[in-house]
Amino acid sequence: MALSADIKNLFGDNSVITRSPSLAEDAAQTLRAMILLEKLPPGTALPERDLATALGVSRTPLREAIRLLASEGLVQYTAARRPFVADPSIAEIKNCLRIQGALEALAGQLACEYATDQELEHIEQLNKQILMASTDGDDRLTAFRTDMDFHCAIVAASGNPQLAEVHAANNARLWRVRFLSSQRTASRQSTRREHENIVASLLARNASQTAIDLRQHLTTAETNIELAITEKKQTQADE
Amino acid sequence: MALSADIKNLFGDNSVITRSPSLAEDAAQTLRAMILLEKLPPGTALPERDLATALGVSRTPLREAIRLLASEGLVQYTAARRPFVADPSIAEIKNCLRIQGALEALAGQLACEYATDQELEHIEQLNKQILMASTDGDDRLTAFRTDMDFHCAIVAASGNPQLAEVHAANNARLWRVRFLSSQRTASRQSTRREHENIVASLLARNASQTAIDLRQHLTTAETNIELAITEKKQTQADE
DNA sequence: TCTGAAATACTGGTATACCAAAATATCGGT
DNA sequence: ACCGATATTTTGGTATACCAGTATTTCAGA
Repeated sequence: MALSADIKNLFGDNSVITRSPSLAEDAAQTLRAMILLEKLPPGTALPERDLATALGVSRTPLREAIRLLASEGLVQYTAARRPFVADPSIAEIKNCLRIQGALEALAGQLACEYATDQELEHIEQLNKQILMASTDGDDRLTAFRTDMDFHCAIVAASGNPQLAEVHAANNARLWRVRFLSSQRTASRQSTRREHENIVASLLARNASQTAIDLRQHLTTAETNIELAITEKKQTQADE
Repeated sequence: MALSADIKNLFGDNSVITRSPSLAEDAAQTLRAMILLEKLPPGTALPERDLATALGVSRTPLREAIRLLASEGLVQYTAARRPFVADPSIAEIKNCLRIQGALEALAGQLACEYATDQELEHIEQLNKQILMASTDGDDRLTAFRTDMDFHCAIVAASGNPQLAEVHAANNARLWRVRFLSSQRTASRQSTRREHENIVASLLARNASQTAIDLRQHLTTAETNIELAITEKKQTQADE
């Protein structure tokens, strides 16, 4: 097998009882990680046979894995039904961020009403972890993952599992560019300030202010991500 | 084949160039219609082999169709991975409606800013069609479909295709109960009033008011749907 | 009659073979 | 050297066979 085992655990192992996953889910997880880490860059063709042999499974589960990633928006199809790694335009990314803004604002409002004190405390703790991790810059992936957890924790605290699902699905499309953005120093600084506001509003259980803070945060993310993308393109053009 | 051909066209044929769909998409469309019209009631087991022979395809595309419906939330899996028609609780339905509220409110705001005059006019026209159709009560399915089109048109007018996708996906879960609710006279009356408000706010391009109106409309839908469900359960219990 | 364990049937998961359409390569004519 | 038509290869779509769990039935024992 070409891939190290831990690439599949990029997002942490949340399954309490580890029911052995099907080969399809397994392959999907591997491919997802490869796409998000740009081992399979945007635009890459994903021929079923080659991937199947590369991952050591047959076409059937591999095909299912690709369909799964397509439903998450990480994979798209050509007119001739050939799958390839999605390459969203900046406009599409902004569209998704607008959606996330609305979803997280709703989640924040609901969390102010329904979250337990423990949940709010957990959110506060995650934010502190982000602050500490970003001070020493050796493992940014951990800090980034904690940032994602922070947002997911807010959504989870809304007490609306369906909202959490939709949010997670939409977030998958944004993971890659968010990771990119998280490596900008300027992005991390604005993020830090805004996280403080969000936590404060949540702890005060001020629903309308939490919604405003989260919307603002996502708007800032729009700017940061756009800058990160243009900076990256600039770097690539210079080579 | 057990099914009439037109059951597959429940949602209208929006594809301009009719690229012949795969058997999987075909089967998915058929199953979707059967679920929404309760020919396959909530909780029904969906054994791959039986369905495949019933629809005249092999397991491979049928299986893919089921996975597709599962990603839409119309199908769920038991712990032993057996698929069955989803049977959402009232709480889950309310959760989805909250999400729709946030999404449509966002869409309304964006539509006020970005929609063309033609798009707004189209929305106004759809609303008039609903009013006319609901006067003569012979074809409620048409009126209901127009109602769905009305909401989709608002989302489409937002100029955010990704938002339209997420909205459509989330709407699939609600279709069945919304159809149920649309058959209540009281529901239709409150809907009628609120639609007027929405159209007025949209035509005035008053973003914040449009958002308020749409949120209100979805809140009302919550109440109406809950009433429709409890009334239906009452009727069933009386038998 | 009831219980529980063994036998049976059934189900989803997987591998594989084959097909038609699409993409690519080949090659003859200009 | 370029172009277009034809031959070849590659691709996704589909059908099918087989396997390992899971559910169901059967039936012996109390």
